[in-house]
Order: sequence, then structure tokens, then C-alpha cells
Amino acid sequence: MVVNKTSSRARPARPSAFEDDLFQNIVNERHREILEVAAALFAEKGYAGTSVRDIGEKVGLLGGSLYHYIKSKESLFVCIHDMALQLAEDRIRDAIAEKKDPWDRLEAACVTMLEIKLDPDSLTMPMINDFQSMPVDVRASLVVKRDAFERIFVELVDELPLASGLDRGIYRLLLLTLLNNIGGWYHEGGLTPAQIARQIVAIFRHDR
Amino acid sequence: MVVNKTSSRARPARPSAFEDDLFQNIVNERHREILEVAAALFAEKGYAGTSVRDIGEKVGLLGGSLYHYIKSKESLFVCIHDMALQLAEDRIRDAIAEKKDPWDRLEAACVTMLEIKLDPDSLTMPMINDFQSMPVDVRASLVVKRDAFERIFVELVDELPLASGLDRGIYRLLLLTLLNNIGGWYHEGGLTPAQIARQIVAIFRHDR
DNA sequence: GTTTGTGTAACAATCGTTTGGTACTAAATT
DNA sequence: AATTTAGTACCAAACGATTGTTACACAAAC
Repeated sequence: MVVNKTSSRARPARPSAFEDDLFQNIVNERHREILEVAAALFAEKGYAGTSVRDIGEKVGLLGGSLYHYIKSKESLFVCIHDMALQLAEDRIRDAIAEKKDPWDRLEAACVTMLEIKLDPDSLTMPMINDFQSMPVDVRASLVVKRDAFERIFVELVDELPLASGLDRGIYRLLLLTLLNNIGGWYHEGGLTPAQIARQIVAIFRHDR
Repeated sequence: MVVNKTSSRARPARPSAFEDDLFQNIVNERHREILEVAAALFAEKGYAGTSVRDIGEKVGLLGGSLYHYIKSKESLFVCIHDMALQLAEDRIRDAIAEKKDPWDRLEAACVTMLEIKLDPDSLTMPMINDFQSMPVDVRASLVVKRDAFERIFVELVDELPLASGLDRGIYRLLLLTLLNNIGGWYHEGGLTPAQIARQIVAIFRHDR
């Protein structure tokens, strides 16, 4: 039948949805795809280095068409960033809840953190460090949220029976710097995120 | 005197230079200024986030006029990057030459490295991690040179009487990750670069 | 009179974003 | 059951701004 001469575009706006579930899924599907693709691109090429058209191409849309789903490129980044932080915080709190020993808890947190940050196809990956090319006001708000997230590690480090002579402030700062920047050289095929995390904790372990 | 009606532009191309030294200096002065300003901007806003006109404005030139000194924005970055690495390597080799004890040598290297990377007005500062928004081929060549530079630390780590159970490969990778990314949060007024470096070595110190 | 430094002005490309229209579906109205 | 209405998902095309870069003119110094 000649019915679909124009089928190359114009995917059905909605599926045959008697059930609201499916409809919801389709909508969220696209939203989620955009978030994930954008997250991956931001992580790979930075915020300034990623164009809206780049994102569109990877989802199969024109750049302009993205604006049906997003308010602006900036808001898209902020959204991704916030979701990533929230998801990470939840997963980490979950992981440390079952542990009692302070060093075990720190290790669990580090392992989870790295697994999140190094997961190549997850929107949680790009808890990007790319605040650089951001407008200053946005950057400020991002930093605030990041700081809030990192308070988990304040608690964890405070629990530690840490060797005297080590300042807990810089200790935590250094640990987070490490966790945040493994992504710069990590590639699949070498050590697993968990193995790396355990090496980190091994180095940072200085008992009182 | 009305002599300088047009003085807002057209600074004398050369000073009254009987001596070649001075002439050389002036030429290099401009060159160096451009290198430094560009370095600072790249470090602050990233490569993609810094425009040629941004750089020009900070040196007091129009964007187009910069092309009297540079071949392209890309080559400017590469040039800065290479000079920074060379300078850093020299200074670090210098600093460790006088030390004998392996841990002392590592500490000297770390202190020097951080002093270089955290010096706000030095073109050595931006041994930037911003390879992200770079064309892939350029990125590859930058990584090669960076790897060459970091071989200093391969030697230093190999010398260490390191506690067994610690893999020297990741150990070095983690140490460098740390040194390379302090710039993300460092600001003057807190600990000095040297103090931070010593804290790092204190944490990384695990004798056999 | 050539060389060196700079401004002016433009180039094509790309940027984020907006507008307007088209294909389509789901629900409402007839 | 047929037709209108509403609304979604998308493309096509353009918008003004900004990007890296070049061509050309002019002024000062040699």
C-alpha cells in the first residue's frame, strides 16, 4: 500500500495507547534519550564544545526540534547535572547504609561513586567538571549543589579513625578530586572502577 | 602637544633600538604577553570557551590583529601547552636533582609541579586538562607529549620503597590525577601549593 | 621603501534559538 | 460514522550573534 510514502519522518506522535502507561513511556523515552545523549556529549566534548545540533543529530532530530523538549541548552545542562547528583547521592547513601566500619563505608562510597562516574552509558556519568565554559551565575548554582552532594564525604571522612597529622579538610578535598577526575584517563578494559576505587582507599588509608 | 591625536592605536612598532637585545625583547614581549594571556584564558574558560577576540581584548589588540603573531588558535594552544610542559619538566628535574632520598625526591617534584600549576600569572599554569573540546588529531599529539612529560614520575615512583600490595602503575596515575586537578578548587589565601603538595605526599607515603 | 604592527571590515561557518508549517493522532462534536 | 478540533512531534528555514580567519589599508620605524 502506498500509505507510507512519507514514512521516513513523522513517526506516530503517540502509539495506539489505550493505557496511559505506554503513552507516558513514549514521552519520557524521548526525554530520557535526549538527556542521556546530551550527558554523554557534554562529558566527552565539554559544554562549549557540544552544540545543540550535535545532540540533535545523535537522537535523530534536528537541532531546532530539540526545543520541543528543552527550554535551552543551559537548562538542559543544569537538569542533567542535578539529576546526576541526586541519583549519585541516593546510590551512595544506599551503598554505605549496610556497612558499619568507617573504612568499609568509605570504600563502598568510593566504589559506587566511581561506578557511577565511569559508566559510559548512563546520564549519571557526566557529573562533569566542565563548569569552566559556563556563565558565571549558572556556575555558582552548580557549585552550590555539588558542595551539598559532597557533604556525604564530609560525614564519611569525619567518621574515620584517621592518623593524626592528616588534616581532614584537605584529605577529603584530595579524595574527591581524585574520584572526580579518574574519568580523564579511564577506559574500559583495564582495571574496573571498583578495583580503582579500592586502590584509592588503600592509599588513603592511614589508621590512627 | 597635539602630536598624539591618534595615539589610541598605533603604538610605535619598535623602540629606539640601537641594541638588538631590546628589539628582541619588544618582539618577544608581545609574543610572551599573548602566550600568557591566552594561557590564563584557556585555563579559566577552556579552549572552546575562549575566543580569539577574548584574547585580543586582554592584550589590547583586535582579534584579527593577533594573527600577526599566531598561526591559528589551535597552534597557539599547542604552543602554550608544549612550552608549559618543557618548562615544567626543566624545573622539576632541577628540583629533584639535589635530593637523594626517594620520598624527598617525590615530594620535591610534587611541590614544584603544584607551584607551577597553581601560579596564577604564569604561562606554565595551563597544562590544561581541557583536551576535551580539541580536534581528535591534535588531542592525540598533546596526549603523547603529556605522557612523555609524566615519565619523570614513572622514574620517581619506581625508585620508591613502596609497600607491597600497591600497584605502582595506578599509584602513579592517581598521584598525577591529583596533581593535575588541584587547580579545579585551589584559590589563593588557603594552603600554599607547597603545603598541599606535602599533604599529598603524606597521604601517598606507604613505606615497605 | 621596505618592514612591522595595528585597525577596519568583511568572509563563511557555526552557534543557540524562533517561527511557521506539516504530518499525524486522540478526543470531541456532529 | 463522519467530521471537526486540539494537540503532539517534527522539519525547514531562517534570525542575529559570534566564531576563526583573511584581505587590505595605513601609520610608524627603519
